[in-house]
Amino acid sequence: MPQKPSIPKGTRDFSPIEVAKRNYIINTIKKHFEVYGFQPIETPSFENSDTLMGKYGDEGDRLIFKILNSGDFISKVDDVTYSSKNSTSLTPKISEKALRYDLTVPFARYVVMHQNEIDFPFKRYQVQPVWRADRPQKGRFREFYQCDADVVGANSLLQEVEFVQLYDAVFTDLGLTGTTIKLNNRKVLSGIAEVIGAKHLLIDFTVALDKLDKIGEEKVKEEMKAKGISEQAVEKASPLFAMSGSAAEQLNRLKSLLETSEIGMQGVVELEEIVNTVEKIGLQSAKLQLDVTLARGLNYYTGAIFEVSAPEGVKMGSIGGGGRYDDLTSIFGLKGVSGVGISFGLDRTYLVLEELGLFPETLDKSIDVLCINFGKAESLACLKLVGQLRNQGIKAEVYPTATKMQKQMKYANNRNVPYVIMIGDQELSKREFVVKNMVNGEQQTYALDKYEAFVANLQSTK
RNA sequence: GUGGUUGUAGCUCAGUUGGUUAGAGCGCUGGAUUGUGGUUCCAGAGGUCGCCGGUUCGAACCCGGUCUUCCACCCCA
Repeated sequence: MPQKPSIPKGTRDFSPIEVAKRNYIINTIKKHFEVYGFQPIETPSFENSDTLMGKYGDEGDRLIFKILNSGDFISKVDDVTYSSKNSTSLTPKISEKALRYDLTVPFARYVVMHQNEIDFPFKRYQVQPVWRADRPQKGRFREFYQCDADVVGANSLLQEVEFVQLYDAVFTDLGLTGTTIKLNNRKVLSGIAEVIGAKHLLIDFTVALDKLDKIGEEKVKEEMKAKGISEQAVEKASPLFAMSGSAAEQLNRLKSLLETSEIGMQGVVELEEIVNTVEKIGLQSAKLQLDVTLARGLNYYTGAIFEVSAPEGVKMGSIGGGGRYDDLTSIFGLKGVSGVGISFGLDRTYLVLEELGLFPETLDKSIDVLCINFGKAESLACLKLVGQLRNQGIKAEVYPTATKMQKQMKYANNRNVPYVIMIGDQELSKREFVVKNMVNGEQQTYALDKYEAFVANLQSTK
């Protein structure tokens, strides 16, 4: 009895059309990465556990896929640990490697290991799969691709401005207009926490604040109080809940709120510079929006925080995110190297483009020309012609067997082939071939030694 | 990790209080049409009803477990 095959939860097969669409997105992103001067690197799909563990918080550690040691790993565990039935103490004894959880931490590791070969500032991009032992839901998988671009060794806020432009360039090129690039700064959040006297509860404070647009002001306040933030502190922070208006207005309000906080004011100055510079340069289709409630990835961001949301009306979480992390490489022993980067969520962008019907129609065309097979002598002529077409960069193939023409035509139709070439015995004796346009049904005859005329016609319609 | 939800033909889905041989549309195969697809007509093939167990004379249907799907939470791309 053969077993019924299946794939693990949260993973997917990609069929030709899906790969074509994914490649379309990836190639667009890569094109812009390169135009902006980023260079590609790749890192292993799995790292040593201690490279990853502890870098994403407790929640992150839980979501890291651990790889079991090879060999008779269980016999090497001491009896006390073994019988304790405690995963936290047992795991490091039986697992020394883990699947990559994101691309940023491996990149930091890469920078530290290769610091002597790197010319700073170093701009790298990386498009590889990452894995999370999460429970899947819409737009969330256990295996998915991240498309990251980061700069290390540059403190200038021009980098942040460049990333805003890069987001705008990619999404505009994909036809995804109306995206919103949300901008915040960790220093502003720190400043607020300081001013309201909840400095030690910064993470709890910001995690709650981040949910404002989702659960509303009252629930956010409830959550803050539940986390131990005092009533007065929450009250003091209430101007944040009504932050609206232009960036300039919001910045003014922040300035008065944060005047006693040095770090907070520093954040405001940074935000102001980024916003002003972007305003002067202008964006093609994205909106840049200040959002003081934006607080993702706080475990390592220290300055700017970015998040891109899909155009209004599309029910999807963020389709990109990033920020500045001044000290990321210091966990691996390299201090004083600042980094800033962004990530594109491939899978979510795919879902959004699909929902809005923004994929180019040409993507599901696998070949340009199919030759009908009428028999041995005829297919030989086809093969020769197809070879000449292929040399011109035309995707062409000969149907492999001389089955009924109806079947071959149907195959061409199902594969969305725009042109079908026929060389039967009549054509063969006259040294010519017939081209059928599958869209309008028109047929045209060319001499076999004048195939360039067909190529020229084909290329002029592209 | 918590709570809920889904699973029937290749695909999308019906299936009555638990009762004989589980249906439809699309797709597929053959024919109408021996050198012309996408339209039409005719015929046909295709099912361990997710899996394991239980209740029952009898289970696609009820119960338990398990896997999977999707959704919400936690968190996050």
